[in-house]
Amino acid sequence: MTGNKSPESAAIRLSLYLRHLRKMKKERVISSEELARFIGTSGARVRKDLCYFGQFGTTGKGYLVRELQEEISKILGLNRVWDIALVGVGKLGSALLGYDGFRKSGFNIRIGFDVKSNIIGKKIVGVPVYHPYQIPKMIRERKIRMGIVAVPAKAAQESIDLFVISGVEAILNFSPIAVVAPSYVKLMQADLTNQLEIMSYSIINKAKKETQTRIS
Amino acid sequence: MTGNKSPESAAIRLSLYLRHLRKMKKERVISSEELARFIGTSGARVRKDLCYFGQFGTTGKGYLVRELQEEISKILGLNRVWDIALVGVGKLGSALLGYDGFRKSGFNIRIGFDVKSNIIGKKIVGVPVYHPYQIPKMIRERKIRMGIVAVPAKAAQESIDLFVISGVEAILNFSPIAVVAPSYVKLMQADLTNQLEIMSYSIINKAKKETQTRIS
DNA sequence: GAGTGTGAATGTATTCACAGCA
DNA sequence: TGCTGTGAATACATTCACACTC
Repeated sequence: MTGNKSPESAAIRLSLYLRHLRKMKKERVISSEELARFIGTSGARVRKDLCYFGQFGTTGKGYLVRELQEEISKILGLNRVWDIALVGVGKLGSALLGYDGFRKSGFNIRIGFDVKSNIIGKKIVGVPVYHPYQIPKMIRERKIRMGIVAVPAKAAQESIDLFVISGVEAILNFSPIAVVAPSYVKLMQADLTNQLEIMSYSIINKAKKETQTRIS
Repeated sequence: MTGNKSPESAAIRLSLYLRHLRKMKKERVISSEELARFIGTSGARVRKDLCYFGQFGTTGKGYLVRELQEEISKILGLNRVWDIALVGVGKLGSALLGYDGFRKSGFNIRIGFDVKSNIIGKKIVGVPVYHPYQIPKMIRERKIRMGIVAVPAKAAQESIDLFVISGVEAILNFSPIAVVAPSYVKLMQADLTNQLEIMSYSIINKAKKETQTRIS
């Protein structure tokens, strides 16, 4: 049976598997253990992840590289191009616009929004910039389903609300603030300061654990 | 008893609690329910998170704002300044160097490394750039404990290895590739392409779920 | 009475272990 | 024999519910 409900954490790893498969040129087949080694996980986990979505392997042999690549692309929805809207064309926003990796993976930032009048109406890295009040109109017109928020903290919730009413279905938020969205919108946090804070915590905590171990 | 082992997921939320406490100017006391509302979680979870680390509240009243702020800062190790090293001073790296939010939260990128000869020896946004072969020497000299990796995929593992042998204890990796580090080094992924891929997956998947529901 | 601190119950993800097929 | 697919067992995280304190 394939009907086990798939944890989203599996999706995170699927895209890592996919990247490795894409790099494989010669081999026609790969085992779960082998694939696991490149991602830093276990064969069991690879098999489990894949088995949530179907039966792609050949017992006793492994997985056909090209076939598996195709299947994972389908599962993740990567056999197409995604258009994306960006609010906040500052330093970080511009860097994202110029990042080739997105385009290579089929993610195209097509339109930018910012309140700074000196860039409105211009193109930044080839992408036209509009005032945020145009968000609903432009996004509906272009049927854009993904948004990126790279504005200062105090404008973040507002930007997200605009995306939501425009029908955006998934949002990546870089602003260092807790924001909310309706449950039918996928909201992902890319809060870099938060990441550094967790790093700080784990350094501190590791030191504490070691001390405790030494004492006891 | 305070001795419940604390999940790391609690640490992620602690930093969100802290941000809200910092913004509070007038109130001297706050209840778990109230704090929860701003983060988009439940009072029970706030209390649980805090109770992993100690007893900070007053039964029947709530938590003293300033005291709780101080305690969380201590737990996360944010009552100090962290020096950080950055490998890869390209578009994204430069944007990170120029990002004020880090400095405001006590994270200081002090030194950059890149292979591009036209920026080696110069300062980018006030931060000196060196060749990566200098990583071990410079990092040990300056006792830097955190690193950020913003290089192209094929140079990522190499950069991480250099950080590891230099004694860096926590690394934030932006490269879109699966990398590994010894278990005593905290490795965090800020793989933006991966985030977009997960967004793609959840849009596709949501559509599927809806169809299924409609049918059944 | 209002609100914390925390066991117990539930839900979710990971790991184990092995039957069964090529 | 080698490797997949997958139940069962374990570990981990969240939510519930309430005794207890100020």
